[in-house]
Amino acid sequence: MTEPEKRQGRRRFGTNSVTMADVAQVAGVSAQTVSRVLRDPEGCTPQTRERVEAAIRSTRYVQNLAASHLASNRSMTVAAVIPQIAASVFAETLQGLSNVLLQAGYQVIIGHTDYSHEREEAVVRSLLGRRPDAFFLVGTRHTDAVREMLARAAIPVVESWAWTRKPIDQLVGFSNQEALAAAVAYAQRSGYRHPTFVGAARPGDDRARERLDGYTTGMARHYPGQAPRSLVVENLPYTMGSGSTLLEAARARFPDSDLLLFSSDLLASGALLACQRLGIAVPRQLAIMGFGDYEIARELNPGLTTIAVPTVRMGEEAARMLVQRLRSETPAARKRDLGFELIERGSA
Amino acid sequence: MTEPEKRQGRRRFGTNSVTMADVAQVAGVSAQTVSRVLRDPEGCTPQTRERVEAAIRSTRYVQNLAASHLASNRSMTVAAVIPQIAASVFAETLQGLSNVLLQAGYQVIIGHTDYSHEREEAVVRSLLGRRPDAFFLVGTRHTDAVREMLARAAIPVVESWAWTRKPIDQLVGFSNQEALAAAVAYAQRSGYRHPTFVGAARPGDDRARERLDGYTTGMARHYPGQAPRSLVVENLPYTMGSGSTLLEAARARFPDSDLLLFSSDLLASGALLACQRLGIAVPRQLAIMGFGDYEIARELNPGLTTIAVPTVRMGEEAARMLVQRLRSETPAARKRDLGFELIERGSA
DNA sequence: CTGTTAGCGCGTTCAC
DNA sequence: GTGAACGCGCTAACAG
Repeated sequence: MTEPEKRQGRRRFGTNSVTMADVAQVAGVSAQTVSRVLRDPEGCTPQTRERVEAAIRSTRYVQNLAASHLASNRSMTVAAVIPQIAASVFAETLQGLSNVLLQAGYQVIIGHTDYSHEREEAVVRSLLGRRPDAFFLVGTRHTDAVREMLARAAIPVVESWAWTRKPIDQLVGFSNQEALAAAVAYAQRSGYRHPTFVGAARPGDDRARERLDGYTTGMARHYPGQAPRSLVVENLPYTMGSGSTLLEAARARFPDSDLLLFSSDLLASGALLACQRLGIAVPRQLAIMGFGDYEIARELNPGLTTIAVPTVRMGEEAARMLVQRLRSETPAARKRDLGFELIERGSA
Repeated sequence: MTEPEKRQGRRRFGTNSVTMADVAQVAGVSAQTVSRVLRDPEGCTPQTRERVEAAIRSTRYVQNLAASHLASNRSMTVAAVIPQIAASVFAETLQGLSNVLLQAGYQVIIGHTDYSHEREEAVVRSLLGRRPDAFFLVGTRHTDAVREMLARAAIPVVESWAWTRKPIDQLVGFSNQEALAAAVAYAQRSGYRHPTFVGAARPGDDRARERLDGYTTGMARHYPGQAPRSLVVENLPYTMGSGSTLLEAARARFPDSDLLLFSSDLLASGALLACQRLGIAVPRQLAIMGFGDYEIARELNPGLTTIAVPTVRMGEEAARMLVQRLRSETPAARKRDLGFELIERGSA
């Protein structure tokens, strides 16, 4: 309403939007006081606070966070790097992360890598432009460039969805290797003779590769003398349709297999439904195990035996660790193993 | 390496990170020239450009986008408001949106509402703090406060996932009503006698409600004289498990129904798998239709008859419309109906 | 508890 | 084609 005095000198554009100075003028205080009301309401008298708050409402002021960021050197954002937005498990982790961070006043900015280390590099660089106060990453394997950029940024970093002895900074996850070794142990206990690992693996999907490792070491331990059988196809999309494709390929290649261990529930579900179509009795003729405990695992007939991983909790725990660090409290722990759980259902 | 000259006067913190001035010093040019190389590489001599680019690499400079935003009054971000991050259909829309926007140099910042209009208001306000250059919204129904905030922001807005005669600004979507009316028409053509609408509806999920509307008008048109039968449960989560719950409730309430129209494939899939368990033959004893054409629809046995909606394309088209506007080109159209398609499979 | 002052890192404007 | 000066909107530091 009130036209602000035109400044002399070099003419600039200015924003059309209401500034803190506008609010201050309406409230009859200085801009600094408005700022204080916004960031520490207890630090001023109730009357001042109310006057300012009324002015904020009447002017419909919305604080410009870019200016705040520049002046305070805190962006109040956390960058999250995940393989794919549309992959439900990572979306769940994000939801956990975001829920906790929002409560602490942080916004999450997301970058996705499409399972490529090169793209991860580009994504991290791009996100650094926003000067996030912390980073959240899926995976523990990164290019040297990524490690160096994050080290130079000198901000808290949490890696997740895997396990390593030497994280960049902090870690919350579980061991993909041990998870598959546990699956092989279960296979042995249940009397299966020839468990086979079947998976798709995008080039940068280290977690899938770690699962294969776990299968291999599990076989050495629980099936001594038997060569591991694995079928891993690169560049197959992570869809149920791929599961059906992989089922046929695995049956052709390892006809004597009595149990297929899939690297993901999505593939396992596709395979199980394909078995229904092909008239293959599960688990009598062929047993199937998945990984991830997606919701569908519990709805299929028979239910899918699988390994549950703490998708949401990883996000939540990561967020808590970050908030703690950002408040410069003493971190509870540098690494947090949330484990996995083998869920026994009908399919194996 | 080179310690910057300590400035006199009021001591500030400064960032530890490399600034444009540092790069300029290394390259032996002014900061201004560095800025120009970054945003208009053609606008200076190749030698200058190379010197600057070398300096950027050697210093590992990453531009501070908050400062850029403040100086240029363009944040190069687009805000996207969706009901849930972990809902696969919206994640797909986001992926489409993000892919196209990234190419144009824009980053997407995401807010989620949990299907609540109140939360949408808070989310929009919060996102406005980042001064996005444009907004993307799922849905066409919003509170007055949301409409007002967006109007005052005076930036391009695209709404999606629905249809309305009077969008806030631009619109890319389809009619949920017509989609369900088409489903009822299909039911009638296929000889079903008592199609029943079954759904879950979170309080702020207007799309689900519009589908119910479409069912009701479809019934009036194609089943004159028959009262519509619908079972809509509020506050049931959108999961396959809810589908199984709803199946039982619907059978108890409308025992003579021969076709259940679910408001989402997730529910329909859960119901179809529950039928397998209960020994109900689909479609002979009970037919089932879904909505959304999720991947599972094509893998189930029988395949799920459903209505496909352009999840990814809505995001892509929205992004194209926004980019066009942001480049202040003449918009191709204010509204874009991407339609829907009934996919006939075995379940109905 | 509140006001004043200076400057965060960059892009725009203008001069050369 | 390149440089100098100024200010975007906000907050830290300091004074009272």
